[in-house]
Amino acid sequence: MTDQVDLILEQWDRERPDLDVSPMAVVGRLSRVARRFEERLAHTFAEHGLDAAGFDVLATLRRTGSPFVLTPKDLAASSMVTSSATAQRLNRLESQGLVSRTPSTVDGRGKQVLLTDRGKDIVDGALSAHVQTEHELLQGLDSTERQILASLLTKLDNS
Amino acid sequence: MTDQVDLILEQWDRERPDLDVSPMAVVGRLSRVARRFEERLAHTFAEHGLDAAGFDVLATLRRTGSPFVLTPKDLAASSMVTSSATAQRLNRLESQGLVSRTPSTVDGRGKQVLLTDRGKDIVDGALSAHVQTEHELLQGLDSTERQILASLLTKLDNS
DNA sequence: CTAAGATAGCTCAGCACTTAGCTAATTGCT
DNA sequence: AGCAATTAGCTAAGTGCTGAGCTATCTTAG
Repeated sequence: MTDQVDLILEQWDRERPDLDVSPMAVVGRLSRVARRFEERLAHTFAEHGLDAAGFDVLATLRRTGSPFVLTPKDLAASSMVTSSATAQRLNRLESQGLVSRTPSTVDGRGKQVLLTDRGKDIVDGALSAHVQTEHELLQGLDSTERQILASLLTKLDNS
Repeated sequence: MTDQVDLILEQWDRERPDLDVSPMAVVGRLSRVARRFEERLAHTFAEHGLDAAGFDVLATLRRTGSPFVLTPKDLAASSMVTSSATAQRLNRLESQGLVSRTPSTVDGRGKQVLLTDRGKDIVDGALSAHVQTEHELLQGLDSTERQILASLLTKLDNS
């Protein structure tokens, strides 16, 4: 079984035999798979009127539990994007009526971001579909393989 | 060892016990790791005056071997971006003198994209650093683990 | 041989991100 | 208490992508 990445490795071995390009076997495939997954997940979000960025914010609020409130800082920290991107995400979501921003009661600089009822309904609906899509994406692996993969990725994430 | 993704899984189990969110253990970590890798690789590219998009194009040309020529269509196919994005990448690289575009001799619609000498020098230099960075990114895994990971990702990519 | 459809490459508008830089409020140091 | 440094949140400008839509050329069916 020869895939796209194998071909790339062969090309490099021919052109740059001085380099050990073996890490590409992992990094290249990781990047490819992540990208394909993103596209697939984006499609599911779109069916619920969302994009990945919006879902990310709404889901983060949703899973904190009632009363579904976080600060923009919390949201930025959990989303791996800048605080600036978070502010713009919140602008969009607020204009759609899915979140609301109110001043913090304890810190004059801070805001509280609240998931609205409509936001909760939408994210709850999208979530079921999202989990289903993720399940389909992993169809090719059995339960043991998934555990091994998760474990290896965890190791990579913490090193 | 409890990481960020484990905490997310616990939150969902508490808030949405009706859903089996276990796929997130894989998909979430895959996405996180891919994103972290991208940032790290971007830093290496920047040290050589490139970004990931530019390196992608130059490296694709470089590894095809002499005379380092491909069509925009070939480049788009191997890069997982649209032909529109490819055209814009080529505009940037051409204005930097790293590639040149000439009409195809066999197809009046087609173009030939050639890696210039300067482009070849730059990508050859960047490549060594890039491979070194990838090696460092995988430091946390031994050789066997890398093979297993590559194999599992290949399975995912072809399903 | 010609007209319809497909293909290669491109530009333009729109979008979500980043970085830089801003305001306002809080914290910490003396 | 008072001033410097830090922190929270935001806007503005710039960047690279996608999707729509264009032109020019090639291919194919009648």
